[in-house]
Amino acid sequence: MGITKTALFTSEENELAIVLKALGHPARIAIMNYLAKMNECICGDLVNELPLAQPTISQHLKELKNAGLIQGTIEGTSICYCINSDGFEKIRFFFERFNQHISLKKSTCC
Amino acid sequence: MGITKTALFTSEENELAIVLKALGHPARIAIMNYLAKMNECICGDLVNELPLAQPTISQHLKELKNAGLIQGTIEGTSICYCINSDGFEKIRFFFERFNQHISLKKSTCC
DNA sequence: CTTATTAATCGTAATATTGCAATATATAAA
DNA sequence: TTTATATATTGCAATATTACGATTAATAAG
Repeated sequence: MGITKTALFTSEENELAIVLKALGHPARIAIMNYLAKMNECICGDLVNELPLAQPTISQHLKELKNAGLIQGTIEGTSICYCINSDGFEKIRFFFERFNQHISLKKSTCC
Repeated sequence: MGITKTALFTSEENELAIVLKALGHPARIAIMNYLAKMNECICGDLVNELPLAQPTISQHLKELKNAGLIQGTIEGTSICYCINSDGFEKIRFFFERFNQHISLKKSTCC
């Protein structure tokens, strides 16, 4: 039905899914990589950098912001975006949970 | 248009997005958490554990498998699933890229 | 061979996402 | 005030995702 049964899962599962879903698009990965490299940027920089129209990039920025992965500060007519650690904090423990499985490299599997 | 312009991004960005998108759903987070706890399971275990129908869970397992996050081995009439490290390897470097930004805690932002 | 058991696939309805043109908003400069 | 600059919002078309009933496939047990 296209609708995710959010109410049937824990808030931890849902919050985690929101952050990871926000990262689940190549344009948003590209934005995060660009921010990691440049430290900060404005929407216009990304419009020049990525092969997408301005409204599309603005929309992706909004999703990343809602997920707590970036933050924006108004600077004159432009908005300065940079990385927000909040989103990464949410997914940290999740990935740490798999470290032992990753290091074992399939040896525990049936 | 609902269609992601995959051709316009790098293969690294696209592959990363596929794995993270696969994790961007509470049911699939729940499946991964269950696997991390139990080490291995069959589809039927998840049908008992999660509030979703068998075809839905089978579909989620397929997506996780395609993303390289789990693997399945046939065992009689059932299929034993466990964690696949391949998917996690793909996203490891991406998150390491943000470690310094996370530790700085917003101090680098405009 | 027949019957369970287990899981995948098919078909379909409901909803979400993606992308952009057009427009709106907000600030800065002239 | 007018104009330019920068970004957000709206509306919409195309496509993707989610969920599940019905069915199929494949192995095991009797």
